[in-house]
This record gives sequence, structure tokens and C-alpha cells, in this order.
Amino acid sequence: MPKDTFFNLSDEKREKVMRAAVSEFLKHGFEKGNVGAISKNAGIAKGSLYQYFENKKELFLYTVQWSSEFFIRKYDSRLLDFDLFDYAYMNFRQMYEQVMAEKELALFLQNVILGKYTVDDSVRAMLKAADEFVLRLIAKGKENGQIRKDIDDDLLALFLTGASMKIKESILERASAGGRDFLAGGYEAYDGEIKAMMELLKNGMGEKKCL
Amino acid sequence: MPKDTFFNLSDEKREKVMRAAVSEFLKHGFEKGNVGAISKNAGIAKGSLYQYFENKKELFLYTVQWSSEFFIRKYDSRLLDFDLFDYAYMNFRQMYEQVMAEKELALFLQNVILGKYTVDDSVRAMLKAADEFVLRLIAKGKENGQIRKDIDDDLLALFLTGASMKIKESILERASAGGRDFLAGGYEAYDGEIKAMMELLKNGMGEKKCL
Amino acid sequence: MPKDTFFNLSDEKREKVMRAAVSEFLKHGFEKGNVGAISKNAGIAKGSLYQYFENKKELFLYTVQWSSEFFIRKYDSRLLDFDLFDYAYMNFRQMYEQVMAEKELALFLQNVILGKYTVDDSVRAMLKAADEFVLRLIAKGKENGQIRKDIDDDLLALFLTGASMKIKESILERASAGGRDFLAGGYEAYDGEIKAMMELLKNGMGEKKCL
Amino acid sequence: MPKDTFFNLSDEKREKVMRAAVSEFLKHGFEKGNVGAISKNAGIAKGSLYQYFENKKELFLYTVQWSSEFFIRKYDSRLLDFDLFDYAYMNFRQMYEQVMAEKELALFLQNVILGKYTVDDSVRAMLKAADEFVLRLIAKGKENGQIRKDIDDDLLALFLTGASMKIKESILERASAGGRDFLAGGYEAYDGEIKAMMELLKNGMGEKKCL
DNA sequence: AATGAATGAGCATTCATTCAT
DNA sequence: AATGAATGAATGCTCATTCAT
Repeated sequence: MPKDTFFNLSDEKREKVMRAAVSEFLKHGFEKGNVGAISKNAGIAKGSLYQYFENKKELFLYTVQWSSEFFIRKYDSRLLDFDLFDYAYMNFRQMYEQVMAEKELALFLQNVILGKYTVDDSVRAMLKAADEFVLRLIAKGKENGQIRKDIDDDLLALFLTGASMKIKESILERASAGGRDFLAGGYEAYDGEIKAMMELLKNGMGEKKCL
Repeated sequence: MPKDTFFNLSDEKREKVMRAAVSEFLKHGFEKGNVGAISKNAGIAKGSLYQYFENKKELFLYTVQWSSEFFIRKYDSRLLDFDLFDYAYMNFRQMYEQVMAEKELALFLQNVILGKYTVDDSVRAMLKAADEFVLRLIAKGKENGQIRKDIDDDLLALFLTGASMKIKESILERASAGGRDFLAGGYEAYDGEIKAMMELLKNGMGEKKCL
Repeated sequence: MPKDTFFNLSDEKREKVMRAAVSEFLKHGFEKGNVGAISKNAGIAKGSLYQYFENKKELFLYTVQWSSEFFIRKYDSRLLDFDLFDYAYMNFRQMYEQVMAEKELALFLQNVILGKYTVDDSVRAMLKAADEFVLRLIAKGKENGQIRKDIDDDLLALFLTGASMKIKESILERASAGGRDFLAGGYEAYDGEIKAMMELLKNGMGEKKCL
Repeated sequence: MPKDTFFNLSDEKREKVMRAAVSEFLKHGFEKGNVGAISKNAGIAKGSLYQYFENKKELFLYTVQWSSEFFIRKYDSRLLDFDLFDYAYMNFRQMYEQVMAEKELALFLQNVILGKYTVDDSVRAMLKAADEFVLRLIAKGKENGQIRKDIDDDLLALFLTGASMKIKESILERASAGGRDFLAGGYEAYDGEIKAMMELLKNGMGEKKCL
């Protein structure tokens, strides 16, 4: 959706622009996010941004897309062969890694997922992809007897993502508030929480084993 | 936090102002929400708004407060004596009623709860109250053997609210998209979903009965 | 020029209004001087000010007039029988007393005289009275041989008032900056300056005695 | 203190902006001076003014500075080698020329000197420069026996500038009231006044020659 | 393609004045 | 006459977007 000129840029420059945009939108949101500040931090002219993007909205939308793809490229390929619960577990774990490695990107994307930026429905559309992946895992889980069959797939998906999101949010909050302690603690400090949450999900969603 | 002059207004006028504000902020968010539009729709002069509120932010904050209180006055008193799962169930049910009766208010408040308006931490503070109520219900549930004791209260709360919120969100989405069908269907159309979700929550959180 | 209602007020209330106005205009000038602040500090309603005065400008103009008259009533009667140089000397001395006794009023009036408030020519008109008094003293001085006759009366008046004003200004500046020291020093600290200035004026304006 | 962008403008445009500002501030003062009107009269967009200046105050301050420098560039270089009385005389004369050539600028600057714009102490600071120049001339005058030594330098400076200012003011008033007659009369019409004032100053300040 | 100055619509806020009580 | 809430015109400033170089 950006113009060709943007893709003719060197990878480094493109990344610099994107990171400047992420940073600005994370700090100030879409409305208050300042195009001038982005160009300045990206080390380019304000006018150049308009050579790359039609307008602020397109810039934002692509920033969302780029951020998602950034993580997908780096992390999500590993997740493809897992079953639902492994997926969920690894998903938590990788969120931790992402925040450690790319705090701004991870926080920005989390905001996007939480629907904090009321810019456009197309953002929502982008998120459908993730939902569909979960739905596929749910279907597979039902097939191989991992997941109870008496409840609608969509509802199971909502249940899973809703509960997961809340835990993620709570972890991210602590991460963005006191970055230092978060770093210090290491992943193990959070693993307990994650495992407990997995328990709850499995119990809730899993095929009844007793009786 | 508004000035005395605001509370000297007739109840009708005060409500008209608040509804105009809710409507505007719901449509355009805080930053793009237009003070002039609010005053116009409230049928008062722009200057008058500034007799009532120090500034746009205070207006917004009070709009949030007023909306919450509106529902609390009307609905929440019923919820006080319930146990956790009854509470959750009734909470869903009443959300449905609220949307039916006060679509804009309900949607606005939902956005607030979802953290869509990054205006002020005081909004976040307001939401703490609700969290604490849930925590109390969880503690009570553990005492009387309804809820498993091997998982931390805070985590259980996140699990419950996260999953619940997602369902609510999905219902509201359909409500705000196709209001007509939503109205037509009646509550029963949603009761199935709600009950299934309750199942998931109970299974996940409940004291193990089998084995 | 104020309405009758103003003069029906008790003397105390009238004075309170005037002092509030002086204080506000001194602090913020005419344009930025706030009618609401004046009414608040005067302990009356904003609307009442408009029962007394047509508008802000009339309020200001009368504030100027009242301030002048305040000092004239209290001080100037003593000056009537003096010759020019005695007058000038006493004029300095009484300015000192005025500042001591009524700092705000004196500073406000000084600003008026210096033309700091560009409100209306009628202010300028008011000041003509003082000029004419000086002109009369100059004429008398020429008659009785105190003052050189080869220079135009108007010019002599400008010379006298210009030089005097500058000294006054410099003294007032110190007074309004470090009120404490000013008080402590007493009049004598300034008498030297005043006498030197009188010297300069007399030499400049006086009939040549030598040769 | 303006931004670089302002100095990148062509000389003509810069001057046009400055003259528009002088004109507006002269007519309406700082508070009532309208930024929109200035931009309109300068033939530029309102936003452009804010590319050049941080805000209205900075615009005003630079307008003062520019006006001073305008005259300094054009006139004051001539004054450097004079003694005090020559300086004073030429100063009057050049003020006349300035008003003839640049009425608005001269009137504006006069207002500044008279302290009519209570904007900022930095204006006051600018005027210190002129005072110090006069003080140096006074010191030199004392050395070479032109000026009496029994009176404090600061006081002599006040005396000189106070008296001079009043004459200037009176001349400017006539100039700004009835520009036409003023023009017609030519400098000679005022030379008499100036010379008489010089007389007064010399007599007042000069070393006693008689006796 | 890159630049950054120019643009002007848009908006929150102020405040003198009015007016209903 | 006194009150103080209601009014809305007025204005400084921002910033996404355009455009000349």
C-alpha cells in the first residue's frame, strides 16, 4: 500500500522510517502522532514521507502491517506445527522474547491488537489472519480429541484469545512500567503465571477425561 | 470534578450535555472529539461548556464517570449478593439489556473499559473498582469450595475478565454493526453463547469434581 | 461618567471596587485586565460592575480619574501657593509619601502619566490639567524674575516635566522592585538626588545671575 | 531569535513582514495586535509566521529589534564621534529625519522607548545599550571640562534623556496628528525648539563659566 | 526522488457583555 | 439593584498536506 518509492529505499532506511513511526504512534497514538516528528527521527524530509505514503493514515496502516510482519518473519514460523495448547504456550513465551528484543515494536503491536487505535477497520481485517490460524488449530484439536466438541469454534477462539490477551496485557504493563526489573527477572519469573493460565485454558476447553 | 454550575443545571439539561458528549467521543474519540459539536448537540453555547468544565479533558473524564454511574445506578445494585458465576452470568445478561436500552452509552463505556481512550490514568483508576469486586467474589468462591485453590486470585481474575470481555466485545460488535437484527433476535439468541462461555469458565476455574 | 448606581454605593464599597480595579490594571494592563477578577476582588458580582459602568473602558477611565482625585484630595491642596521650584521640589517629596502610603495607586497613576495604557485620548486630556498648572507657575516665575524669559513657556514646561518624570520613574522603579529597602531608607536617602535634580532645573531654567 | 527560515527569506519579503508587524502593533498594541492581520498584510499565510517565529511574543520582540537596527544602520553610525551636546542635538535632528522617512517605524520605536508595550523585560534590556552610550559621553564631558562634576552621572543621564524625550514626544505627537503640516514645515520649523532645549540642557548641566 | 518552506483549515479556550431571576 | 450563568465572537496556534526548487 505504500508507493513504489518506499520499496526502492534501502532496507536500513525503510526500517528506520518504520521504527520512527512505531515509536511516535506508540507514544502519542494516531491522532496526536506527529508526521513531522516521524520524519525527523527517521532522518528524512517531511515531504519524503509523502513520496512514500499517500497520507498519515496509510503510513499508520503500513506501520501496523510492517510490525506484524516483522514478528511473523522472526518468530511465528516456529509455531506452525504445534497443536493448540503448545501454540498458546509458545505464543506467550515468544511474546516475552519479543518484548525483550523489541520493546517498542511489541508494545505497539499489542496496542494494535487491543484495538487502541481507532483508525480504520482495515486494521481489524489484518487481525483476522491470526484468528483464522487459531480457528484451524481448534478444528484440528477437536478432530484428535484434544478439545471438547460441544462448544462452537468461534466461541472457543474468543475464550482462548480473550484470556490469553489479558495475561499478556498484564505482563506487558509490568514490562513497560518497570523495564529494569522485568529484564532482571528473566523468563522464569513469568513462567509460573503462564503455566497456571494454560491449566485454566486446558481445563476449560479440554475434553472431559474424568468419568 | 465539574464545577458547581454544572450541578445546578436541571437533570434534563445535564443529561443532554452528557449524552451529547458521549455521542461525540464515541464517534470521534477524545482527540478528534469536537467541543463545539458537543455544545451544539447539547443545545448550549460553547462558552457554557467552559462554565461547567475546566477543559475538554475534564469534560471527557466526567463523561466517563457519568456513564459508569448511569449503569451502576440502573443495574449493578442487583449484582451485589451473587456468587462469582451468577455474577458473571448476570453481568453478561445486563450488558445485553444495557445495549438494548442505551446503545451509545454502552458502546462508549465498553471502549473506555477496553482502554481505547488514552487520556488519563484516572480512567484506569476507575476501573480498579470493578476489578476489586471480582477479586472479592473469587476469594469468597475459594472459601465455599466453588473455585479451585491452586491458582492465584489475580490470575483467576484476569482469566475471567479476559474471556468475558472478548465475548462481550463480539456481541457489541454485532450490535453496533447491525443494530436492527440484534434488536430483532432478542436476548435468547445470545443466551446460548453466554451459557457456553459460562461452561468454559466454570470448567476452567471450578474445583475439580471428578476423580 | 459611571452610572448613578455607582455613586449610591457606600463610600467603602466604592473604594473597594476602585482599588480592585487599580490593582488589576496595574498588574495586567488594560487589555489583559480581567473584569471578572476585579469584581471578585471587589467582593461584588460581575454583573454589578455593569450596573455601575457602561463597559470595561469606562471602568478603566474612571479608575484613572478616581486615582488622580484620590491624590489631589489628599496632597495637592498644599501645593497651591508655591512658586515653580518649590512646587517641583514638593512634588517630588509628595510622590515619595504617596508611594509609601499608597503604593499601588501611586504606581498605577505613574503608569497612566507615562502613557502606558493606550486606551483613549481622554486619559491624555485629563493630564492637561496638571500641565496647565505648571504653565501658570512658569508664567508667574517669569513675571517675578525667577525664570528666564527668552524661552517659550511650553518648552520650559516640557523641560521641567520631562526631567522630573525621569527621576520619578527611576525612584519608583526601585520602589516597586525592592519595596523593603525603599521603606527602610526613608526619604532622606532620596533627598540628595532630588536636590541635585533641582539644581539642574534651576540652572537650566533660571534667570542668569552671573555676568 | 526568529528561526532560520526567516533569514532565508528575501530581503524584501522579510521587510514586508516586519513592516506589517510594526504597523499592526503600532495601531493596536501587543495584546490586541492580530497575528492574522499581520500575515494578511505581509501577503503570507498565517502558518508561515509560525515557521518564522515561535509565537506572537517572539514576533513582537524581533519587530522591536528590527526597528531599532533599522535606524541604527541608517543613522546612528554618524553619531559616534560627537561630544554629548552635539550628540543630543544630532539625535533630535535625526529623529526628525526618521519620522519624515519612516513615520510608522519611528512612532513604533518611540512607543517602545516610552515603555508602552509591557511585554517583556528583554525590551528594557535593549534600551540599556542606549543609556550606556549616554553615560560614556557624560563621563567624557566631565573629563574635558564640558560638564559639571558635582552631580552624579546617572542623574545627569536621567536629566538629559528625560528632557529630550519630552521634546521628542511633543514633536512626534504633532507629527502623528497632523502629518501634513509637519511635512510642510520642514526641519527649520522645529530647529528653534531644539536649540532652545539645548540651551536649557547646557545651562543645567554645563560647567559654570561665569563668576 | 528529495527537500523543507508554505499553506490554511481547524480547534480549544477566553472573556466582555447580556439577561433572566 | 444584585446576581452569576449564558453567550459567542474572537484569536493564537497546530499540523497534515502541497508544491516549488
